[in-house]
Amino acid sequence: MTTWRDYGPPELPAPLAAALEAFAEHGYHGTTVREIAARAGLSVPGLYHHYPSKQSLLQGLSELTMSELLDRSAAALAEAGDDPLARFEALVESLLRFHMYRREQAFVGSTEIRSMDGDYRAVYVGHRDAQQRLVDEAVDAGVAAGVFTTPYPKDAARALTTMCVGVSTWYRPDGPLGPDELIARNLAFARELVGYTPPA
Amino acid sequence: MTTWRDYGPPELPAPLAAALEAFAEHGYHGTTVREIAARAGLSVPGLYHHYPSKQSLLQGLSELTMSELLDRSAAALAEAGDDPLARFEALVESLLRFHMYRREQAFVGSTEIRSMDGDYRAVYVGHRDAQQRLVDEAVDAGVAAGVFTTPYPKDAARALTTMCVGVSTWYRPDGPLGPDELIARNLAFARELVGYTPPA
DNA sequence: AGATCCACCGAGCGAGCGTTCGGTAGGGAG
DNA sequence: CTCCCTACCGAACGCTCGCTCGGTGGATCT
Repeated sequence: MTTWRDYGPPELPAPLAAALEAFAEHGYHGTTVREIAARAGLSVPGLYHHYPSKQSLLQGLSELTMSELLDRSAAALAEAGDDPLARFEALVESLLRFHMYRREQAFVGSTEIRSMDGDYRAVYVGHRDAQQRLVDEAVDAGVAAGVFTTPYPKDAARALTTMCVGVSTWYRPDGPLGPDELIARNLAFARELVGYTPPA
Repeated sequence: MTTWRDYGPPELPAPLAAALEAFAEHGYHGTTVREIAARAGLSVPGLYHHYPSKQSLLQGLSELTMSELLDRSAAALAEAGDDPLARFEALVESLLRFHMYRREQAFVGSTEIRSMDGDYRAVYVGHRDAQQRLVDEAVDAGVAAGVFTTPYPKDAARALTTMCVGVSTWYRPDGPLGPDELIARNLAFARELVGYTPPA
Protein backbone atom coordinates (compact mmCIF):
# COMPACT_ATOMS: atom_id res chain seq x y z
CA MET A 1 0.00 0.00 0.00
CA THR A 2 1.59 3.27 -1.06
CA THR A 3 -0.89 5.64 0.54
CA TRP A 4 -4.35 5.38 2.05
CA ARG A 5 -5.90 6.80 -1.10
CA ASP A 6 -4.39 4.30 -3.56
CA TYR A 7 -6.17 1.08 -4.29
CA GLY A 8 -5.03 -1.72 -6.52
CA PRO A 9 -6.99 -4.95 -6.79
CA PRO A 10 -7.17 -6.72 -3.41
CA GLU A 11 -4.16 -8.91 -2.72
CA LEU A 12 -5.73 -12.10 -1.49
CA PRO A 13 -4.48 -15.67 -1.64
CA ALA A 14 -6.48 -17.61 -4.24
CA PRO A 15 -8.61 -19.52 -1.70
CA LEU A 16 -9.65 -16.31 0.07
CA ALA A 17 -10.40 -14.57 -3.23
CA ALA A 18 -12.57 -17.54 -4.18
CA ALA A 19 -14.32 -17.56 -0.82
CA LEU A 20 -14.92 -13.83 -1.10
CA GLU A 21 -16.70 -14.12 -4.43
CA ALA A 22 -18.82 -17.02 -3.28
CA PHE A 23 -19.74 -15.49 0.09
CA ALA A 24 -20.65 -12.19 -1.56
CA GLU A 25 -22.93 -14.01 -3.99
CA HIS A 26 -24.68 -16.62 -1.85
CA GLY A 27 -23.68 -15.81 1.72
CA TYR A 28 -21.60 -18.00 4.03
CA HIS A 29 -24.15 -20.75 4.66
CA GLY A 30 -25.29 -20.65 1.06
CA THR A 31 -21.78 -21.39 -0.17
CA THR A 32 -20.32 -24.90 -0.34
CA VAL A 33 -16.70 -25.81 0.22
CA ARG A 34 -16.76 -27.51 -3.17
CA GLU A 35 -17.71 -24.25 -4.85
CA ILE A 36 -14.86 -22.38 -3.17
CA ALA A 37 -12.39 -25.10 -4.13
CA ALA A 38 -13.55 -25.02 -7.75
CA ARG A 39 -13.27 -21.23 -7.94
CA ALA A 40 -9.78 -21.41 -6.45
CA GLY A 41 -8.75 -24.05 -9.01
CA LEU A 42 -8.20 -26.66 -6.30
CA SER A 43 -9.68 -29.93 -5.22
CA VAL A 44 -11.47 -30.00 -1.90
CA PRO A 45 -8.57 -31.63 0.02
CA GLY A 46 -6.24 -29.20 -1.74
CA LEU A 47 -8.23 -26.34 -0.25
CA TYR A 48 -8.15 -27.95 3.18
CA HIS A 49 -4.37 -28.14 2.92
CA HIS A 50 -4.27 -24.32 3.15
CA TYR A 51 -7.25 -23.64 5.44
CA PRO A 52 -8.44 -26.10 8.07
CA SER A 53 -12.16 -25.30 7.75
CA LYS A 54 -14.78 -23.26 5.97
CA GLN A 55 -15.02 -21.06 9.04
CA SER A 56 -11.29 -20.31 8.86
CA LEU A 57 -11.76 -18.93 5.37
CA LEU A 58 -14.34 -16.47 6.67
CA GLN A 59 -12.07 -15.49 9.54
CA GLY A 60 -8.96 -15.12 7.39
CA LEU A 61 -10.88 -12.96 4.96
CA SER A 62 -12.42 -10.80 7.69
CA GLU A 63 -9.09 -10.25 9.41
CA LEU A 64 -7.42 -9.07 6.22
CA THR A 65 -10.38 -6.79 5.54
CA MET A 66 -10.44 -5.17 8.96
CA SER A 67 -6.70 -4.74 9.26
CA GLU A 68 -6.58 -2.99 5.90
CA LEU A 69 -9.49 -0.76 6.91
CA LEU A 70 -7.91 0.20 10.22
CA ASP A 71 -4.46 0.71 8.64
CA ARG A 72 -5.89 3.05 6.03
CA SER A 73 -7.90 4.98 8.61
CA ALA A 74 -4.78 5.44 10.74
CA ALA A 75 -2.76 6.57 7.71
CA ALA A 76 -5.46 9.06 6.70
CA LEU A 77 -5.55 10.55 10.20
CA ALA A 78 -1.76 10.68 10.44
CA GLU A 79 -1.51 12.54 7.17
CA ALA A 80 -4.24 15.00 8.17
CA GLY A 81 -2.28 16.44 11.07
CA ASP A 82 -4.00 18.33 13.86
CA ASP A 83 -6.84 20.28 12.26
CA PRO A 84 -10.17 18.75 13.37
CA LEU A 85 -11.93 19.41 10.07
CA ALA A 86 -9.05 17.96 8.04
CA ARG A 87 -8.96 14.89 10.27
CA PHE A 88 -12.71 14.39 9.99
CA GLU A 89 -12.67 14.73 6.22
CA ALA A 90 -9.68 12.43 5.78
CA LEU A 91 -11.30 9.76 7.92
CA VAL A 92 -14.65 9.93 6.14
CA GLU A 93 -13.02 9.99 2.72
CA SER A 94 -10.97 6.95 3.64
CA LEU A 95 -14.06 5.16 4.91
CA LEU A 96 -16.00 5.96 1.74
CA ARG A 97 -13.13 4.98 -0.50
CA PHE A 98 -12.64 1.68 1.28
CA HIS A 99 -16.31 0.79 0.95
CA MET A 100 -16.09 1.40 -2.79
CA TYR A 101 -12.78 -0.22 -3.65
CA ARG A 102 -13.16 -3.04 -1.13
CA ARG A 103 -16.90 -3.25 -1.53
CA GLU A 104 -17.25 -7.03 -1.58
CA GLN A 105 -14.96 -7.55 1.38
CA ALA A 106 -16.70 -4.88 3.42
CA PHE A 107 -20.09 -6.29 2.45
CA VAL A 108 -19.21 -9.85 3.44
CA GLY A 109 -17.71 -8.69 6.72
CA SER A 110 -20.76 -6.70 7.73
CA THR A 111 -23.38 -9.21 6.59
CA GLU A 112 -21.73 -12.37 7.88
CA ILE A 113 -21.11 -11.36 11.49
CA ARG A 114 -23.83 -13.77 12.50
CA SER A 115 -22.03 -16.59 10.68
CA MET A 116 -18.80 -16.10 12.62
CA ASP A 117 -18.46 -18.45 15.49
CA GLY A 118 -18.57 -17.00 18.98
CA ASP A 119 -14.93 -16.41 19.85
CA TYR A 120 -13.99 -14.86 16.56
CA ARG A 121 -17.13 -12.77 16.39
CA ALA A 122 -15.96 -10.96 19.53
CA VAL A 123 -12.63 -10.20 17.86
CA TYR A 124 -14.37 -8.91 14.76
CA VAL A 125 -16.75 -6.72 16.74
CA GLY A 126 -13.70 -5.32 18.53
CA HIS A 127 -12.28 -4.18 15.18
CA ARG A 128 -15.60 -2.63 14.23
CA ASP A 129 -15.82 -0.78 17.53
CA ALA A 130 -12.27 0.51 17.14
CA GLN A 131 -13.21 1.95 13.76
CA GLN A 132 -16.41 3.48 15.15
CA ARG A 133 -14.36 5.04 17.98
CA LEU A 134 -12.18 6.83 15.43
CA VAL A 135 -15.27 8.40 13.90
CA ASP A 136 -16.70 9.30 17.32
CA GLU A 137 -13.43 10.97 18.28
CA ALA A 138 -13.18 12.90 15.03
CA VAL A 139 -16.70 14.27 15.48
CA ASP A 140 -16.16 15.05 19.17
CA ALA A 141 -12.94 16.90 18.37
CA GLY A 142 -14.71 19.04 15.80
CA VAL A 143 -17.47 19.86 18.26
CA ALA A 144 -14.92 20.70 20.97
CA ALA A 145 -13.10 23.01 18.55
CA GLY A 146 -16.38 24.70 17.67
CA VAL A 147 -16.28 23.84 13.95
CA PHE A 148 -19.12 21.30 14.17
CA THR A 149 -22.41 22.37 15.70
CA THR A 150 -24.36 19.13 16.01
CA PRO A 151 -26.00 18.76 19.43
CA TYR A 152 -25.79 14.95 19.13
CA PRO A 153 -22.23 14.01 18.14
CA LYS A 154 -22.60 10.34 18.96
CA ASP A 155 -25.79 9.88 16.96
CA ALA A 156 -24.37 11.89 14.08
CA ALA A 157 -21.25 9.70 14.09
CA ARG A 158 -23.37 6.58 13.99
CA ALA A 159 -25.57 7.90 11.19
CA LEU A 160 -22.42 8.80 9.31
CA THR A 161 -20.84 5.38 9.73
CA THR A 162 -24.09 3.74 8.68
CA MET A 163 -24.12 5.88 5.55
CA CYS A 164 -20.51 4.99 4.70
CA VAL A 165 -20.89 1.27 5.36
CA GLY A 166 -24.10 1.34 3.35
CA VAL A 167 -22.07 2.36 0.31
CA SER A 168 -20.98 -1.26 0.01
CA THR A 169 -24.62 -2.27 -0.50
CA TRP A 170 -25.41 0.01 -3.44
CA TYR A 171 -22.16 1.10 -5.08
CA ARG A 172 -21.41 -0.46 -8.48
CA PRO A 173 -18.10 0.27 -10.23
CA ASP A 174 -19.96 0.57 -13.53
CA GLY A 175 -22.50 3.06 -12.18
CA PRO A 176 -23.07 6.50 -13.75
CA LEU A 177 -20.84 8.37 -11.28
CA GLY A 178 -17.15 7.71 -10.64
CA PRO A 179 -15.72 7.14 -7.16
CA ASP A 180 -14.27 10.65 -6.82
CA GLU A 181 -17.57 12.27 -7.73
CA LEU A 182 -19.49 10.08 -5.27
CA ILE A 183 -16.93 10.73 -2.56
CA ALA A 184 -17.21 14.48 -3.03
CA ARG A 185 -20.98 14.37 -2.72
CA ASN A 186 -21.08 12.08 0.26
CA LEU A 187 -18.34 14.05 1.96
CA ALA A 188 -20.56 17.10 1.59
CA PHE A 189 -23.41 15.14 3.22
CA ALA A 190 -21.05 14.16 6.02
CA ARG A 191 -20.19 17.80 6.72
CA GLU A 192 -23.87 18.72 6.87
CA LEU A 193 -24.59 15.81 9.19
CA VAL A 194 -22.18 17.12 11.82
CA GLY A 195 -23.28 20.71 11.29
CA TYR A 196 -20.12 22.10 9.77
CA THR A 197 -20.54 25.68 8.60
CA PRO A 198 -17.58 27.24 6.80
CA PRO A 199 -16.21 30.39 8.49
CA ALA A 200 -17.82 33.49 6.92
CA MET B 1 -53.53 -0.58 11.71
CA THR B 2 -55.12 2.54 13.17
CA THR B 3 -52.62 5.09 11.85
CA TRP B 4 -49.17 4.98 10.31
CA ARG B 5 -47.60 6.01 13.62
CA ASP B 6 -49.14 3.25 15.75
CA TYR B 7 -47.36 -0.06 16.11
CA GLY B 8 -48.50 -3.10 17.98
CA PRO B 9 -46.55 -6.33 17.87
CA PRO B 10 -46.38 -7.69 14.31
CA GLU B 11 -49.39 -9.79 13.35
CA LEU B 12 -47.82 -12.83 11.75
CA PRO B 13 -49.07 -16.40 11.48
CA ALA B 14 -47.06 -18.64 13.84
CA PRO B 15 -44.94 -20.23 11.07
CA LEU B 16 -43.90 -16.83 9.71
CA ALA B 17 -43.15 -15.51 13.18
CA ALA B 18 -40.99 -18.57 13.78
CA ALA B 19 -39.23 -18.20 10.44
CA LEU B 20 -38.63 -14.51 11.16
CA GLU B 21 -36.86 -15.20 14.44
CA ALA B 22 -34.74 -17.95 12.95
CA PHE B 23 -33.81 -16.03 9.78
CA ALA B 24 -32.90 -12.95 11.82
CA GLU B 25 -30.64 -15.05 14.01
CA HIS B 26 -28.89 -17.38 11.56
CA GLY B 27 -29.87 -16.15 8.12
CA TYR B 28 -31.95 -18.06 5.57
CA HIS B 29 -29.40 -20.71 4.63
CA GLY B 30 -28.26 -21.04 8.23
CA THR B 31 -31.79 -21.92 9.34
CA THR B 32 -33.24 -25.42 9.09
CA VAL B 33 -36.85 -26.26 8.42
CA ARG B 34 -36.78 -28.36 11.60
CA GLU B 35 -35.86 -25.31 13.64
CA ILE B 36 -38.70 -23.25 12.19
CA ALA B 37 -41.17 -26.05 12.82
CA ALA B 38 -40.00 -26.42 16.42
CA ARG B 39 -40.29 -22.66 17.07
CA ALA B 40 -43.77 -22.67 15.56
CA GLY B 41 -44.80 -25.58 17.79
CA LEU B 42 -45.34 -27.86 14.80
CA SER B 43 -43.85 -30.99 13.32
CA VAL B 44 -42.06 -30.65 9.99
CA PRO B 45 -45.00 -32.05 7.96
CA GLY B 46 -47.32 -29.84 10.00
CA LEU B 47 -45.33 -26.83 8.85
CA TYR B 48 -45.43 -28.02 5.24
CA HIS B 49 -49.20 -28.24 5.50
CA HIS B 50 -49.29 -24.43 5.70
CA TYR B 51 -46.32 -23.48 3.50
CA PRO B 52 -45.12 -25.59 0.59
CA SER B 53 -41.41 -24.84 0.99
CA LYS B 54 -38.77 -23.04 3.02
CA GLN B 55 -38.53 -20.47 0.22
CA SER B 56 -42.27 -19.75 0.48
CA LEU B 57 -41.78 -18.79 4.13
CA LEU B 58 -39.22 -16.19 3.13
CA GLN B 59 -41.47 -14.88 0.39
CA GLY B 60 -44.58 -14.77 2.58
CA LEU B 61 -42.66 -12.91 5.25
CA SER B 62 -41.13 -10.45 2.80
CA GLU B 63 -44.45 -9.70 1.15
CA LEU B 64 -46.11 -8.89 4.46
CA THR B 65 -43.16 -6.71 5.40
CA MET B 66 -43.09 -4.71 2.20
CA SER B 67 -46.84 -4.25 1.94
CA GLU B 68 -46.95 -2.90 5.49
CA LEU B 69 -44.03 -0.56 4.75
CA LEU B 70 -45.61 0.79 1.58
CA ASP B 71 -49.05 1.12 3.20
CA ARG B 72 -47.62 3.12 6.08
CA SER B 73 -45.61 5.34 3.74
CA ALA B 74 -48.72 6.06 1.69
CA ALA B 75 -50.74 6.83 4.83
CA ALA B 76 -48.04 9.19 6.12
CA LEU B 77 -47.93 11.07 2.83
CA ALA B 78 -51.72 11.24 2.61
CA GLU B 79 -51.96 12.69 6.08
CA ALA B 80 -49.23 15.26 5.39
CA GLY B 81 -51.18 17.04 2.68
CA ASP B 82 -49.45 19.26 0.13
CA ASP B 83 -46.61 20.99 1.96
CA PRO B 84 -43.29 19.58 0.69
CA LEU B 85 -41.51 19.83 4.05
CA ALA B 86 -44.41 18.17 5.86
CA ARG B 87 -44.51 15.39 3.28
CA PHE B 88 -40.76 14.84 3.51
CA GLU B 89 -40.79 14.73 7.29
CA ALA B 90 -43.78 12.40 7.45
CA LEU B 91 -42.17 10.00 5.00
CA VAL B 92 -38.83 9.95 6.80
CA GLU B 93 -40.47 9.61 10.20
CA SER B 94 -42.52 6.70 8.92
CA LEU B 95 -39.45 5.06 7.45
CA LEU B 96 -37.49 5.46 10.69
CA ARG B 97 -40.38 4.24 12.81
CA PHE B 98 -40.88 1.18 10.64
CA HIS B 99 -37.22 0.24 10.87
CA MET B 100 -37.44 0.41 14.65
CA TYR B 101 -40.77 -1.29 15.31
CA ARG B 102 -40.38 -3.80 12.48
CA ARG B 103 -36.63 -4.05 12.85
CA GLU B 104 -36.29 -7.81 12.45
CA GLN B 105 -38.60 -7.97 9.45
CA ALA B 106 -36.83 -5.08 7.73
CA PHE B 107 -33.46 -6.61 8.53
CA VAL B 108 -34.33 -10.01 7.13
CA GLY B 109 -35.84 -8.47 4.02
CA SER B 110 -32.79 -6.40 3.23
CA THR B 111 -30.16 -9.03 4.08
CA GLU B 112 -31.82 -12.00 2.42
CA ILE B 113 -32.43 -10.59 -1.05
CA ARG B 114 -29.70 -12.87 -2.33
CA SER B 115 -31.53 -15.88 -0.87
CA MET B 116 -34.77 -15.15 -2.72
CA ASP B 117 -35.09 -17.11 -5.88
CA GLY B 118 -34.97 -15.26 -9.15
CA ASP B 119 -38.61 -14.59 -9.94
CA TYR B 120 -39.56 -13.43 -6.49
CA ARG B 121 -36.41 -11.38 -6.08
CA ALA B 122 -37.57 -9.21 -8.98
CA VAL B 123 -40.89 -8.66 -7.24
CA TYR B 124 -39.16 -7.74 -4.00
CA VAL B 125 -36.78 -5.33 -5.71
CA GLY B 126 -39.82 -3.73 -7.32
CA HIS B 127 -41.24 -2.99 -3.86
CA ARG B 128 -37.91 -1.57 -2.74
CA ASP B 129 -37.69 0.65 -5.79
CA ALA B 130 -41.23 1.89 -5.23
CA GLN B 131 -40.30 2.92 -1.71
CA GLN B 132 -37.10 4.60 -2.92
CA ARG B 133 -39.12 6.49 -5.53
CA LEU B 134 -41.31 7.98 -2.79
CA VAL B 135 -38.21 9.36 -1.10
CA ASP B 136 -36.78 10.64 -4.37
CA GLU B 137 -40.04 12.43 -5.13
CA ALA B 138 -40.28 13.95 -1.67
CA VAL B 139 -36.76 15.37 -1.96
CA ASP B 140 -37.29 16.57 -5.52
CA ALA B 141 -40.52 18.32 -4.51
CA GLY B 142 -38.72 20.13 -1.70
CA VAL B 143 -35.96 21.23 -4.05
CA ALA B 144 -38.50 22.37 -6.64
CA ALA B 145 -40.31 24.40 -3.97
CA GLY B 146 -37.03 25.97 -2.89
CA VAL B 147 -37.14 24.69 0.69
CA PHE B 148 -34.31 22.17 0.17
CA THR B 149 -31.01 23.40 -1.22
CA THR B 150 -29.08 20.21 -1.91
CA PRO B 151 -27.42 20.23 -5.36
CA TYR B 152 -27.66 16.41 -5.51
CA PRO B 153 -31.22 15.39 -4.64
CA LYS B 154 -30.87 11.83 -5.89
CA ASP B 155 -27.68 11.12 -3.95
CA ALA B 156 -29.11 12.79 -0.87
CA ALA B 157 -32.23 10.63 -1.12
CA ARG B 158 -30.12 7.50 -1.41
CA ALA B 159 -27.92 8.48 1.54
CA LEU B 160 -31.07 9.16 3.52
CA THR B 161 -32.66 5.82 2.70
CA THR B 162 -29.41 4.06 3.54
CA MET B 163 -29.39 5.82 6.90
CA CYS B 164 -33.00 4.84 7.64
CA VAL B 165 -32.63 1.23 6.55
CA GLY B 166 -29.42 1.04 8.56
CA VAL B 167 -31.45 1.71 11.69
CA SER B 168 -32.56 -1.92 11.56
CA THR B 169 -28.92 -3.00 11.96
CA TRP B 170 -28.11 -1.07 15.14
CA TYR B 171 -31.37 -0.18 16.89
CA ARG B 172 -32.12 -2.11 20.09
CA PRO B 173 -35.43 -1.58 21.90
CA ASP B 174 -33.59 -1.68 25.23
CA GLY B 175 -31.04 0.95 24.19
CA PRO B 176 -30.46 4.17 26.15
CA LEU B 177 -32.68 6.31 23.90
CA GLY B 178 -36.37 5.76 23.21
CA PRO B 179 -37.79 5.60 19.67
CA ASP B 180 -39.22 9.13 19.74
CA GLU B 181 -35.92 10.62 20.83
CA LEU B 182 -34.00 8.74 18.14
CA ILE B 183 -36.55 9.71 15.52
CA ALA B 184 -36.27 13.38 16.44
CA ARG B 185 -32.47 13.29 16.12
CA ASN B 186 -32.39 11.36 12.88
CA LEU B 187 -35.12 13.53 11.44
CA ALA B 188 -32.88 16.52 12.17
CA PHE B 189 -30.04 14.74 10.31
CA ALA B 190 -32.41 14.10 7.41
CA ARG B 191 -33.25 17.79 7.14
CA GLU B 192 -29.56 18.71 7.11
CA LEU B 193 -28.87 16.10 4.46
CA VAL B 194 -31.26 17.74 2.01
CA GLY B 195 -30.15 21.23 2.96
CA TYR B 196 -33.31 22.43 4.66
CA THR B 197 -32.85 25.83 6.22
CA PRO B 198 -35.81 27.18 8.21
CA PRO B 199 -37.16 30.53 6.92
CA ALA B 200 -35.53 33.34 8.90
C1' DA C 1 -73.96 -43.80 10.57
C1' DG C 2 -71.04 -42.94 6.98
C1' DA C 3 -68.46 -39.63 4.09
C1' DT C 4 -65.54 -35.81 3.76
C1' DC C 5 -62.38 -32.52 4.91
C1' DC C 6 -58.85 -30.19 7.69
C1' DA C 7 -54.89 -30.05 10.67
C1' DC C 8 -51.43 -32.43 11.83
C1' DC C 9 -47.43 -36.16 12.66
C1' DG C 10 -43.68 -40.48 12.81
C1' DA C 11 -40.63 -42.20 9.95
C1' DG C 12 -37.72 -42.02 6.35
C1' DC C 13 -36.05 -40.82 1.39
C1' DG C 14 -32.26 -39.26 -1.69
C1' DA C 15 -29.13 -35.65 -2.10
C1' DG C 16 -25.63 -32.91 -0.69
C1' DC C 17 -23.03 -31.17 3.20
C1' DG C 18 -18.25 -30.34 5.78
C1' DT C 19 -14.61 -32.99 6.54
C1' DT C 20 -11.00 -36.86 6.34
C1' DC C 21 -8.35 -40.93 4.83
C1' DG C 22 -4.73 -42.63 2.38
C1' DG C 23 -2.46 -41.74 -1.01
C1' DT C 24 0.89 -39.44 -5.28
C1' DA C 25 4.24 -36.24 -7.63
C1' DG C 26 8.04 -33.33 -7.25
C1' DG C 27 11.86 -30.83 -5.28
C1' DG C 28 15.67 -29.97 -2.04
C1' DA C 29 19.08 -31.88 1.68
C1' DG C 30 22.45 -35.29 3.09
C1' DC D 1 19.81 -42.92 -3.87
C1' DT D 2 17.25 -42.16 0.11
C1' DC D 3 14.66 -39.30 3.17
C1' DC D 4 11.54 -35.90 3.99
C1' DC D 5 8.67 -32.06 3.25
C1' DT D 6 5.25 -29.42 0.63
C1' DA D 7 1.39 -29.31 -2.34
C1' DC D 8 -1.88 -31.41 -3.79
C1' DC D 9 -6.06 -35.20 -5.09
C1' DG D 10 -9.86 -39.42 -5.65
C1' DA D 11 -12.90 -41.48 -2.95
C1' DA D 12 -15.69 -41.80 0.63
C1' DC D 13 -17.42 -41.17 5.62
C1' DG D 14 -21.09 -39.87 8.75
C1' DC D 15 -24.41 -36.62 9.10
C1' DT D 16 -28.02 -33.33 8.20
C1' DC D 17 -30.58 -31.18 4.83
C1' DG D 18 -35.33 -30.06 2.41
C1' DC D 19 -39.02 -32.56 1.58
C1' DT D 20 -42.66 -36.52 1.28
C1' DC D 21 -45.27 -40.81 2.18
C1' DG D 22 -48.89 -42.75 4.43
C1' DG D 23 -51.13 -42.27 7.89
C1' DT D 24 -54.46 -40.56 12.56
C1' DG D 25 -58.01 -37.99 15.09
C1' DG D 26 -61.55 -34.73 15.34
C1' DA D 27 -65.07 -31.57 13.49
C1' DT D 28 -68.80 -30.96 10.08
C1' DC D 29 -72.19 -32.27 6.78
C1' DT D 30 -75.85 -35.39 4.97
